[in-house]
Amino acid sequence: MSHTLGVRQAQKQRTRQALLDAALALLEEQSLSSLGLREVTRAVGVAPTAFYRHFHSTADLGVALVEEALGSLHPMIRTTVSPEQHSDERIARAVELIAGHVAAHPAHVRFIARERHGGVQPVREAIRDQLGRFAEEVRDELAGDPGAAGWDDGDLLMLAGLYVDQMLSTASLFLEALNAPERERRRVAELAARRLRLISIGRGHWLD
Amino acid sequence: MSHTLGVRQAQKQRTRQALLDAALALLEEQSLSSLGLREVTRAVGVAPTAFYRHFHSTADLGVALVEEALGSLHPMIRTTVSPEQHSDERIARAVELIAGHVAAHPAHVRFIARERHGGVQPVREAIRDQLGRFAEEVRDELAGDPGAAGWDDGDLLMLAGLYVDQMLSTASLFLEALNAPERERRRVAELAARRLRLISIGRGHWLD
DNA sequence: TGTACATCAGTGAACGCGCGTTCACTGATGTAC
DNA sequence: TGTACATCAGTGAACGCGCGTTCACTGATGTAC
Repeated sequence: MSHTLGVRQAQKQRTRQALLDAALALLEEQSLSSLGLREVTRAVGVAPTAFYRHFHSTADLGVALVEEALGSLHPMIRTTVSPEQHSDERIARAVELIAGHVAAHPAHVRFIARERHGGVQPVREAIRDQLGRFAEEVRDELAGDPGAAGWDDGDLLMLAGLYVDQMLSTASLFLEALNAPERERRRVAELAARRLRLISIGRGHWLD
Repeated sequence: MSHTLGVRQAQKQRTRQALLDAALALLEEQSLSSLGLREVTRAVGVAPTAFYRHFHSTADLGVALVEEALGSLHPMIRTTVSPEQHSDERIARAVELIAGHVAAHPAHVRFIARERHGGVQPVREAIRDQLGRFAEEVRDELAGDPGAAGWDDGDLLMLAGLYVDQMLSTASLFLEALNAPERERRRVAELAARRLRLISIGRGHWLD
């Protein structure tokens, strides 16, 4: 009862995960479109042919990585968007949340930033779909805010998209500053906070 | 007097440009990190070894493409940022300018969007440097605006960066819609205009 | 202007190497009775 | 519980292919006199 998977299935999943992990590590220094199947299996320590038991191609593996990477972002997204009116503490907390996520999952963040406009179509589409879903979630969150009275759906989705873009842009800046001195990371946090503040202000006067 | 270049130099430049053009075309469907030197020379119709007369590597070629691509963006950037107060016509004109640039230079826009976070470090750095210079130019433009009285330099640079990001984000959306029905491109233009409007509003009330 | 030599963009053969994919296989795990 | 058979994740050899880089070369262009 405690495990529904047999030994065989469990081992298969472990190998699959090892392939995903190895690929993600290799993708820190190259793009998916140049990632070789043999590179990945070599890093894991299995025969090249074992790859085909799990993925049709590296593009297919990339799509799986999108699910993994953006699944880990899911819990973060709702918190970033303030459920109440603009407030500097809320913005600071959202920025810290992004910084923390980047520090915890740098390879995932790099992968999404890199492949969002990368050379592998199915992966670009998977990312676009997921980010679109994020934007819809943010829009729904925003719609519940009393400040959103009088906003039409297009306005809400525009603002939601702006927040999602801002989140990614900020994450990417934190990523670049990951191995830089603390001062640099504070500079990024300050910049991101100012941007969110400006957006909040625009939001507050949208219907003036 | 009319030509300072000899026949030999002129021919060399023509080959160099042919390599850049061929590479740019090939990069529509892959990333720079997977672009092969032989692919490029084959497309041009020269021997693989001819490549070395012009570039050390495909990364080196990529850096040259950054100069070319962002050089063509230069004239656009100052116009995007309104020298006067927010006005819907100005925003509409800026969005049209972006749309026109994407239609005129789609491969350059794709290249920048793709390689900005791509797998080739020197190219990422070249793009970051150029975009940083753009942001400084925009800041200088903004600083001349009477509405910028009371803004500190950090605020101005934050806003400038927001505009540059917005410009790239909008260009990327237009690129995706390039072969879609006109209706889709109008939707993108409408979205971009709303975003710029929100930023303008935030800008107008920044010091409230 | 004509001649003799220097330069150098582009050539083409050759190299060793790693790639993706195929195939028949092995042996541990799973299942039926 | 024990046995006989089925499944299937991972193997390892083999393949043809395109890659980046080297090297000595060619022949048109440039230069000195």
